[in-house]
Amino acid sequence: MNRQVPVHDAPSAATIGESAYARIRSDIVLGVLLPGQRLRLEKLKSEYGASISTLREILNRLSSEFLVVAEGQRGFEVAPVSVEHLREVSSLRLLLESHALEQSFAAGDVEWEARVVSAHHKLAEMERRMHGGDRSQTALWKRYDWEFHQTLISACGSGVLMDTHAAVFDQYLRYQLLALSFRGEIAAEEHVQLREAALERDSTKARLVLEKHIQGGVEHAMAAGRIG
Amino acid sequence: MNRQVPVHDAPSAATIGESAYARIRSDIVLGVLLPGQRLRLEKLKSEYGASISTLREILNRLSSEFLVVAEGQRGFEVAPVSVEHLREVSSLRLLLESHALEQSFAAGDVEWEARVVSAHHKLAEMERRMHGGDRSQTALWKRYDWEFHQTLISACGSGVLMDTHAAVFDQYLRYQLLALSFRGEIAAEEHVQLREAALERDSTKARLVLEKHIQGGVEHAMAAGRIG
DNA sequence: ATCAATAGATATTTCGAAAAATATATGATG
DNA sequence: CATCATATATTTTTCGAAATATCTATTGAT
Repeated sequence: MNRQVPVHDAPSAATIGESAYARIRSDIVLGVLLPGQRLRLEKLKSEYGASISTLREILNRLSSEFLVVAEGQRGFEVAPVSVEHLREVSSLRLLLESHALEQSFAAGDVEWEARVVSAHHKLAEMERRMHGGDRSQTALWKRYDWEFHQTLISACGSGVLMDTHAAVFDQYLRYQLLALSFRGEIAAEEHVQLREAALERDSTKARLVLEKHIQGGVEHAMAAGRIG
Repeated sequence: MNRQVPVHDAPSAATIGESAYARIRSDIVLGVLLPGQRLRLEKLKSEYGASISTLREILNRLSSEFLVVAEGQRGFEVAPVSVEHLREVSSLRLLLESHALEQSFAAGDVEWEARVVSAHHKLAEMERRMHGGDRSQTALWKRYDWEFHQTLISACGSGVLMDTHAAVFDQYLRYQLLALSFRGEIAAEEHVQLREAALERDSTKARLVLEKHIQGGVEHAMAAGRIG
């Protein structure tokens, strides 16, 4: 299968196209390339060191992932953001993730439990450091956040569901990083509750925590402004 | 927004790239290009009359839509199919569509009701003809099928949800067309029930009908073979 | 002063060919 | 006879430039 390569993956890649793809995608999700910004081919060429044709392949790919929009023959630009869109993305993430959680809780074995505990350990460690004021590794923190949530649903038994969730998650993540909101303590506590719910196989509790988790992120992102 | 262009849209397009994209996508979903089939650039070039670079843009786009897989530097091929994958796609369609149905039922106004009745009228008319033995316009039939389901959820209030549903729906549709299964009478009756549920705003009933509708399609596709 | 039309500049789309990688065929060796 | 190495042939990937379209600035008319 052609599992999508998310922001969170290693930057180095075999082909030059893959590498540039990963970097551009990452720059969009991390907010280096701002919403609505026009993506001029020549500029990208000097910036990412890939030819026009290669860049067009990349931008076409990203437009299918809704991270870039391609209007007619007027080139490409970074997908815009809006409060409305954030609400839709969050709502869909909640639907997909809570469903996947339920399936995963029902099917997960001890191996899965071990992965959950392990992923949470790495995330919690990072959250401690972030809380200590070290804001330098935001990207890595978000990567652990993604890995934790991905691990929680990893026993759901559907690759299609996980791929779809990953795409929506990255859209959500983009808003979080645009707002640069570190809701450290609150999110960390909710992560602990999710880990506990997983071990107790209590999907009702997990769903409630997740709803608060996502809704909290939305409100924080909106409060930080620069989205409307 | 960059709403995806589904199979069901008009074939003609402004740019040559768009036109070739629509045709290739259509050929994959309709089963003209078979699962696993290698997509050699030179052959596609003579077949669809677009240059290598343009074709690569198209194939990259389709790979993000999971209709094509791109392995390393060994080129592209049509995404494979499997019973397992069909199950996952169907399950996800049910999740997304029944949720969207519920939202749509709660929010739809008279304008929406009118669109539902209208879309169902066109679909039912086509189903009558198909039942009469006219198997020539399968693509058009499937287009009306898509439009009916899309209309039902069109008041759900989330473009993101509708886009995601459209992508999953096309995956599901691909299996239906590969199996070339015309479950005419049964599907037609279920479509009537869905229309009724919409006007009654009974989302529980709609969800049950939809579940039977999708599950029936899955079984029919599997019974027709050539998927495993 | 505002608007329309035209000409020039800029950007995007498309193409064919060079460069790189993979697959196939040939032949030598144990 | 099988196996490995080498050479040949395809195929994919990448590139720079020609063709096409869009945007901008200037000029002329109402």
